[in-house]
Amino acid sequence: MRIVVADCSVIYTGRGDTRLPRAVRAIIVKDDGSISVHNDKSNKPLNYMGKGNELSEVELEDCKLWFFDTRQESLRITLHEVISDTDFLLDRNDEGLIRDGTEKQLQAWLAENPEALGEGYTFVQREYQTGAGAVDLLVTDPEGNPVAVEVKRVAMINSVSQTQRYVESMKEDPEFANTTGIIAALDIRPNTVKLADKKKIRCVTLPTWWRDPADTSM
Amino acid sequence: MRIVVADCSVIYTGRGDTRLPRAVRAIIVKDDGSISVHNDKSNKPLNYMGKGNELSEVELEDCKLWFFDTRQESLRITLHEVISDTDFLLDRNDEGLIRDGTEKQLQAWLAENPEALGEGYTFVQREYQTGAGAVDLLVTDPEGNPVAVEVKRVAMINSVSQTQRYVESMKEDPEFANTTGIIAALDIRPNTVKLADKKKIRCVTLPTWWRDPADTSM
DNA sequence: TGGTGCATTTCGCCC
DNA sequence: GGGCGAAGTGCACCA
Repeated sequence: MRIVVADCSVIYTGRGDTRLPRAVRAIIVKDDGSISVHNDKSNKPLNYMGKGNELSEVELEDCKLWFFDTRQESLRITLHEVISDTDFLLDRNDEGLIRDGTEKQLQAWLAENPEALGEGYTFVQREYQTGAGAVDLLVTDPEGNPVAVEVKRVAMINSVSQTQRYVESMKEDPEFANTTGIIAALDIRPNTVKLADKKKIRCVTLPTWWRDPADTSM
Repeated sequence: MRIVVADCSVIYTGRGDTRLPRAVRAIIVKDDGSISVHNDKSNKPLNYMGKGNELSEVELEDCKLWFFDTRQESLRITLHEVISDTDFLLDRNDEGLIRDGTEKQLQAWLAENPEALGEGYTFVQREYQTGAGAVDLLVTDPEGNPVAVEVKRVAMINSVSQTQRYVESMKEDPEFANTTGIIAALDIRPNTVKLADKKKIRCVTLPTWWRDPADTSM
């Protein structure tokens, strides 16, 4: 990892267009070719470009130019003055984060504990494919009718349309004509409950839940 | 900006739970208290915490512990061995990015050029408030009927539900009973076009467009 | 302060 | 490689 502290200005063109006026910033160039320009605020870089970029350098009279170009994007850094330039050796094969408490795990737990949706609910399938994408969970209600369950950590207003989209797509199949929808989440926003109610989608707030640390099966 | 390169392991608990096994990584502590842990891949930090955190340090026999705790979250870094620890002085008042080609600008341009939606379209209002959130643009079609326009740089499948939500909400008002919807974007995904078609929402692919560099009005 | 939606979102999974 | 949805998303804007 190379860190260059420099008085620099930046122009990016690609998915959008941005400019950075001249200032002293830190430029981080990583082993995989990713590059990012940081100021002393926030974790997010000001400018950046993904891995696989080749650095071209042009030395001018009073400054240095760095070009990172791909077919689609272009990042140009003007280095007016380099204050420091350091290389750090990090572990090459750092596998990265081990996550826990993800939506996938919540989904798995709910598949094992469908009674959390109410008495008489029965698990049928995870990731059930509809014409409009995969429903997190397919279950049946006490009457045996199919129910599309959208699982979320936090459910917001757009979860309602999402669930509705799945239910509608399933209803097109005569066998699933009386499908209903449920939003199951650890946290459901009040406005979301209101809209879901209007759309006849049931909201189930799940109990704060945690996975058995011994269980590695995701 | 302080950069510590160290053999470290990390535990985070808060919005989710993550662990990082021991490895040599770079830890960046910024002026505003934000902290991030990086490996030598990707621009995204492995672990991080936002501004306003206080670092507590505990020195143990064979390692050092760093705690960053808020009411909701907790980040604990175990420093097994510190390889380097450097301070860099960056500009304090770096104002950050100047953006161009944003959705807001596209919206402003379309407000000025409603004929891009088709002959006879007339601009009415930007950010028109409906019961389900603000529509980017309210226009009228050649027949004088209201049209809710959702502006996107890239329109994907969820833009359809979003537009539909606005249209439905507007239709509740008798005065807007015959409202229709348009998705206007630089890039509309094929599946999105298909679903929009099914939902009677018109798709308009806008020409590649760029703002007048002299125009500073957002 | 909370709700809502954009983002150069990034990232991962599945087809 | 494209489509799609999650993310410890971050962030700005608005009520």
